[in-house]
Amino acid sequence: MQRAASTEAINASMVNPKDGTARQVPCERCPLRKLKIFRPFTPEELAFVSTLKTGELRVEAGSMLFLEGTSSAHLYTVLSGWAFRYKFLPDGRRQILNYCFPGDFIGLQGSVMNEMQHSIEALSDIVLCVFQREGLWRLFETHAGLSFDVTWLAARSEQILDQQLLSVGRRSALERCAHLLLVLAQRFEELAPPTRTPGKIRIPVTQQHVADTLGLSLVHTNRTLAWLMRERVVRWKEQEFEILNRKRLAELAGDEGGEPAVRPLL
Amino acid sequence: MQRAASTEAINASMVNPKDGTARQVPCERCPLRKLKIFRPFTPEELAFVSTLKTGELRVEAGSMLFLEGTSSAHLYTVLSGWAFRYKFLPDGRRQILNYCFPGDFIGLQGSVMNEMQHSIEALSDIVLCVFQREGLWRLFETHAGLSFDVTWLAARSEQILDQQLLSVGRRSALERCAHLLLVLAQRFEELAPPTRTPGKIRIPVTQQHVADTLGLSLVHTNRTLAWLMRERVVRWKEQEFEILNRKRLAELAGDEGGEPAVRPLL
DNA sequence: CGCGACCTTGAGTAGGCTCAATGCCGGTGG
DNA sequence: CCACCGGCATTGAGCCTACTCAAGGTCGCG
Repeated sequence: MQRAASTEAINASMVNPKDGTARQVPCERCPLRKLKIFRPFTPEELAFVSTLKTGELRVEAGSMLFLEGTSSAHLYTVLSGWAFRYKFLPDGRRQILNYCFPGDFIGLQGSVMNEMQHSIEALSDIVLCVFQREGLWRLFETHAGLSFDVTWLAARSEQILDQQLLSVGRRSALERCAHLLLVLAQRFEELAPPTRTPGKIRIPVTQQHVADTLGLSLVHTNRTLAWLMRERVVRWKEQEFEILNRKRLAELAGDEGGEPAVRPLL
Repeated sequence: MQRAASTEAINASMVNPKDGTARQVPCERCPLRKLKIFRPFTPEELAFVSTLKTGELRVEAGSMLFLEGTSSAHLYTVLSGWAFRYKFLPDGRRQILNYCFPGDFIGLQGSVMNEMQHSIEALSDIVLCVFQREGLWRLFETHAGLSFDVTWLAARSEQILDQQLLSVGRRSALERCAHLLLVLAQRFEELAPPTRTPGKIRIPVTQQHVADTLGLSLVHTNRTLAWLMRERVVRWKEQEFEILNRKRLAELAGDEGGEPAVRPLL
């Protein structure tokens, strides 16, 4: 799944370079839209959103979608795959800010402000739905409801950051790990076809990613996960994991995490 | 300045309970608007924003503006004074998420989502400009530019959180302290009358606040600040501080912090 | 077969924590 | 007028969580 983990140059290709309007998946038949965590759109909204989409972008695991300090002419919605947002310190220490799941809207900061203050890297091969920055203007000018949705999404990602900050600032290593696994699992399961029973969480994160998310060292992260595995709370293998005892994990995290909110999908 | 630091019940009174439209400071003559960090509004925008404002709210230092888990019918803009946003863990550990300065728009999360996931407490006596939640809808329906501004503000607070998360996750105690003081000073000075030379920063934060912001213990925060004072980098007295050697502080923080962005004021 | 990415484990260290006590100051009530 | 109290800052001592350095193991791939 994950190929090259090292940071490499931006390596991404437009799927349909010759035809701005053609695309693989028309919004109306977007598979994500069937999921019940996404609020239903009116036909009119759907038609409008459809006009915003200018193509798809496929990016390989390990390559960068955005680089801190640059500005971007594009906005994306993740169609499939995972990515993560992060920042660096001058000496190379890295902090992962959050993870981008299918349905997540990315690049708003870069479109709304002048430049990105963070980078984004693909965790797996990923397919993005591309909007022009200019389209965001059109959206604000013609669709109050969708504008509100955009703001809603921004508020939601702020909430997620709040949670994360609480975790990193005030929880112990064990609590942090438990909390992160729980949150990742929850977000993963929101997107799973409703039929399957909760099982393996296939997100290609390495323990280094976990460490950089939680503000811990790799070694200590490993030991903490090892403890969770010895206690049969989770299983971790090959960059994916499985929750064996969710109740216990939630106790350790000291917080169940709340219900997922129905959200818009742009 | 700060009276009661203990957490007390919500204690706030509407200034003009009998007359929804009357108010102390009409937006057109809002003193904050003269500052050059706030983008100039068109007369029309100003007139509209003016119709949103339904009054002012004065809150005493130490009392809560919002309580986690509740929902709020109001949005506020800080007119004067300071507050901070924070979250608790069940056992009482507290993490301060960010500080609210004059001109900051607060309560968006609570208005846009169903309920607040954080609390806000006044750091000093504070005056807020009150908007009804419903006014936000009107804004989105009639003013695309202002809607965009709201989104812009949301993106900005996300940026600030990103910074903070990087700090708490990956910086040492000394770096964190230096960084926080720098950021607070910068934000403070943006709001100072342009004449005054950079001097004392009068924000009534205790070392406990600093500790809870940075994810450190009170004792260690004290020792770290003591080190900065011994080195004559900053001075700290009575819940206010002064930067004596900004260059050194920036080196210690490992990041200058960038230019403040011109922003909208609602 | 060798290499690179990832996970694991041991050993020693240190940065930051807890517990505890003290000092300072302003406000309040006897 | 003074004693007392509460909030805040400060300092010492000892401990422990999490870090660093260092090896070694596994697996997949060219």
